[in-house]
Amino acid sequence: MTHPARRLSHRRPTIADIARRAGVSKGAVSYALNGRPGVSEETRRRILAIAAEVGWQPNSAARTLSGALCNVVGLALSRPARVLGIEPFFMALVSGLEAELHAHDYGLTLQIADGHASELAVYRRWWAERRVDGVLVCDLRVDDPRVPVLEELGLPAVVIGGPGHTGDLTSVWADDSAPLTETVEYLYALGHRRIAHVAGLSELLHTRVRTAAFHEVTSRLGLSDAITLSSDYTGEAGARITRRLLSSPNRPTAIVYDNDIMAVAGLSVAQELRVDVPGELSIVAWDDSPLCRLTHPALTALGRDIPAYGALAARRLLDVISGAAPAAHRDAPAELTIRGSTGAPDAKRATR
Amino acid sequence: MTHPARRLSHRRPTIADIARRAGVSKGAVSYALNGRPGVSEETRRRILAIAAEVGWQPNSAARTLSGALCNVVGLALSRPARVLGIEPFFMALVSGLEAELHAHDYGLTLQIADGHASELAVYRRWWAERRVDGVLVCDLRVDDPRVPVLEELGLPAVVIGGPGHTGDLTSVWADDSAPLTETVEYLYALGHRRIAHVAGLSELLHTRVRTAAFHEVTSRLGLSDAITLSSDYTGEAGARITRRLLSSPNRPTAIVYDNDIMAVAGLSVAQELRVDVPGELSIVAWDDSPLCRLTHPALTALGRDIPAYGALAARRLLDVISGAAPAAHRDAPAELTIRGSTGAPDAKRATR
DNA sequence: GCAGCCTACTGAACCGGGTAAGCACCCGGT
DNA sequence: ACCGGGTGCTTACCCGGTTCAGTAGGCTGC
Repeated sequence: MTHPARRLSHRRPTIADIARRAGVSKGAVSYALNGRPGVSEETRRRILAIAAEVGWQPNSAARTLSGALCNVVGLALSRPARVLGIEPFFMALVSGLEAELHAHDYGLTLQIADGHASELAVYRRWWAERRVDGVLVCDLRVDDPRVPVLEELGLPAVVIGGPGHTGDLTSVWADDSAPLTETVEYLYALGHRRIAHVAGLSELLHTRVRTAAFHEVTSRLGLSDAITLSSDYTGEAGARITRRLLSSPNRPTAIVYDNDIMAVAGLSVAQELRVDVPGELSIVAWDDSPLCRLTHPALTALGRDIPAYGALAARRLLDVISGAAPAAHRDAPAELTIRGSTGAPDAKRATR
Repeated sequence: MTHPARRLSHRRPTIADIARRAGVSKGAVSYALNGRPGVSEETRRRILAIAAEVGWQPNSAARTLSGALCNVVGLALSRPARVLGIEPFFMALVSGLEAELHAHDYGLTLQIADGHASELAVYRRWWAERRVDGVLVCDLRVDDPRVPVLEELGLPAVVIGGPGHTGDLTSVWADDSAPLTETVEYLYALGHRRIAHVAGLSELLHTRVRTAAFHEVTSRLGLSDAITLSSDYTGEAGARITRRLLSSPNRPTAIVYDNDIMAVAGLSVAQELRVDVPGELSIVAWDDSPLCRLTHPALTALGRDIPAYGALAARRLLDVISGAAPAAHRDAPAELTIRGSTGAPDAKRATR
C-alpha cells in the first residue's frame, strides 16, 4: 500500500530498550515479561519495573508474527444496513460479545457484508491474512453454505443459531419451539381462535423452527384458521402484512410477530384502522427490546437476555480457539412477558 | 498469553514459497507483488500468476511489523449498551463507516467502554500495541477530556461532532442550530405558542448547541413559555418527561425531542393520556429513522443521511492517517420531513 | 576433586514481509 | 576500448517479539 509520512511522536519502547537498560539480553526480558521461568525473581522484578516505567506495551504485530494468536475475533453481518440499524438485537448481541471478549483481552472486528458470497470472501481474507483467530456466524440458514466453507478453511467459528445445520462447527442456540408453543397456548386460553404468525425471512433456520412449531400447536389445538406469512423483518413489511390481515374477512384476533419492529408497525396499523388493541386484536412480539415498552399499549413480548447470549457465544469461541472440541451449547429459551397488548378477545366486536 | 494447540490446516504460502517456485529471490517477489519497479514485466507476470495459483495473501502482522500501517481503525463507544441497542443512529453510522473503510481495504474494530476513563485506556492500548492506525471519537462533550489526550498521544483521530471543542483534531460535524430554528419557526407558523424541547444528555456538545438555538429562536419569537428539559435519550425518560409536561397547567402544544426513541415514547404517552396528536399536541423527532414511520401518526422528523455522515468521517480519518492537516469538515444539516404528528393546534381543545 | 546437575542467563535463529545497497549485464555514445 | 547509465535482479538486514540451544557459574554428592 502507500507509505504515508508517519508522525513519529515518540518511538515506542521495545524489549530491546528494556534489555539495554536492565543490562540483560532480549531473551531474558521476554521471559520476565511473560512470567516464564528462566530469570531470577530479582531480575524479573527489575525488568518489570523498567517496563512499567517506560510504559512498554507489546507490539501486537510482532507477537502475532512469531506464532502467537492475534487476539481478535471477527463478526461479519450480511443483513442490509437498514435492517441492522433498527433491530436492537444486533447491538445487544455485540455488547454482550464485547464485554466477554474484552474480559479476555480480545478485540472484535466488525464487517458489514452484502450477501453470503461477500461474507465468505471476508472470512477467507481475514483468515489468510491472519487478522482474526476466529469468527462468529449469525443468521444461520437451512443447509447454510457458510458452514462447509468454514469447516474446510479450518477457521475457528461459533455459529449463533440452531439446532442442527451447523455441521462440525461449535454452535450456540436457544429453543424457539417451546416459547412459540407456549405463546399460542396462552392466546388460545384467552379465547383466541384465529391466530396469525408474521414470520421473518423464510430461509433462516429459526424462522423454520418457529413456523413448524406454530403449525404443530395450531393444528393440535384444531385452529384451522391459523396462518403464517413471511416477511423481511422491516416495519414496512410488518405494516403491509398487518393491513392485509386486518382487512380480510375473518380477520385474526391475535398476531404473533417474529420481531419487535414488525410488531410495533402492526400496532400502529391497528390504531390507524381503529382496531382496538387488545380488545379486537392481541399482539405478541418476538424480541423484547425497550421498544416494546414505548408503545401504548406496551407489547406483550417473548424476550431473552441477548447480551448474555452474545457472551456465551464469545466464551465458546474462545474455547474453540484454544482447541476445544466442537459442541452445541444451548442457551435459555425466550420467556413471555405479558403486557397490555394481549387480552381476551372482545366477543361483540371481534366476531363477524 | 497461552499457547493452545493450533490447528495447522495447510501452511499458508509465503513470499519465500513463491520465490522458490519462480526461481527468483524474496526481494524480487516483494517488488513484483507490490507493483514496484525492479522486476521485468515478464517476471512480474510469472510471479503474480504463481501467487494467484497458490492463493497467496500477505500476512498482515508481517506487513505491519515492517513499518506498514495495520489497515484497521477503531471505534470506542462509551454509552451504556441499553442506549446503544435501541438508538438506530449508531448502527447507521457504523454501516456508513464500514462501507467507506471496506472500499479502502480498512477494517473496523469496535469496543464498548464504560465511561471516558476506560475509553481513553482503550485508545492508549490500541495505539501502544499498534492495533489501529486511527480512531473515531463520538459523543463530543464540551471541553472534552479525550481531545487533549488524543492530541498528546499523536494518535490520528477524527472527532464526530462540533463545531469547536475539538482542539487540533480533525472533525466532522453538522450544524444543528439552523434545523432547530427552522423547526421552531415552522411550529410557530402553524400557530404554536407553547413549545417544549426535550433535550438529550446535557454534557454533550450538540445538546448545548440545540438548546442554545432553541432559546434564541423562542425568545426572538417572544415565546415566554418555551422550556427545555434534559434527559438521557431513553424511552423511559422521554415518557416520564412527556407525562410531566402534559399534566402541567398550561401544557405545551408542541414538543421537539432530541432523538426518535424519546419521541416515540412521547407519542405513546400522549395516546395513553388521550391527548390527540396532532390536534392537541404536535411532535417532532430529531433523527429520522424508520422508527418514525412505524408509529401512527408517523412522526415529523429532522433527518440526516447518517451513513453518509459516517462515510465522510471515515474518509477524513483515512486522510489524517496519510498525513493530512487537521480540519473541520461540515456535513449537510438535518432536514425537516413533515409527517402526521405535526399540525395546527386545535384552538378549542388545546386552550385552557 | 571432579562429574553431574541446576539456575540464570546469552546468542542467534525465526516468523513473513519490506527495502537499501550492491552488482552483473547490456546498450549507447565518444 | 572504455565509461556512463540504466535494467533486473540478489544479498542482507530491518521490524519486535518468541524460543531454542547453548554456556557460565555455583552447588551437591561421592
